[in-house]
Amino acid sequence: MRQQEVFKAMADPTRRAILKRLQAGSLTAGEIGAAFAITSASLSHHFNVLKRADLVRTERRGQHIVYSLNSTVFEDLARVLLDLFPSRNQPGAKS
Amino acid sequence: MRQQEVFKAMADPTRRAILKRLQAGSLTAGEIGAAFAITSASLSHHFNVLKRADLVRTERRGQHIVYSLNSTVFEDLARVLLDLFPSRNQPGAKS
DNA sequence: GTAATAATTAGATATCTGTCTAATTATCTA
DNA sequence: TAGATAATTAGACAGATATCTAATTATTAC
Repeated sequence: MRQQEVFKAMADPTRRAILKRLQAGSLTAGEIGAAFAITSASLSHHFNVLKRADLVRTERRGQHIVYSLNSTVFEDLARVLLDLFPSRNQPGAKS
Repeated sequence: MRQQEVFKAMADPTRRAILKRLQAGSLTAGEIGAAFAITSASLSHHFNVLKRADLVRTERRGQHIVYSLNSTVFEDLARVLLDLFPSRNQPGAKS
């Protein structure tokens, strides 16, 4: 996991909202964009950030690009956070 | 939890390193700063961001300010992330 | 009170980032 | 091939942010 890229990606509310929408299943760029009051160019910028962080995967379907969550990165991220718990610090755990 | 503040706070590598150091227990500002090649003024800036996000708590001890983790926020944050899992989506869960 | 130490705040600055408009690429259909 | 639609890329720009130096506040020790 590219930790820095992932944290940066999660730091923007629009991107978190995009991820939330993808929770229910894959969506095209247009379908996602319909929910936001920004241009498709700005949307593309956010998609790029999410892709660089490997939080989403893409697949072209005709004219459309379909986006879907890559849930393994969320797992990794959650693990990193839980790892910061002082109480649950396990001696042998890899940091 | 101030979600936006927390995510922003976590997006900087220096701040994540500060949190990591606090995992082992409370430390004074000076003790934390010894590990970083930035000025104490810059460190104070990072402390402020972490405090605003409620990720750390402070207490004055004489001349020193002692910092410690507020682990409940990490719990909340991890929960938010796990909540984004498509598979583990629980119907009744509060988002 | 004065000096020394710890830490913060104030103010400046360079870089990063989210947004926009305009132009470009890719695909579909007639 | 031409036109329409979907999406991205290029380039500009305003606002946010990480850093610095200098000044200030808080505490301790003499």
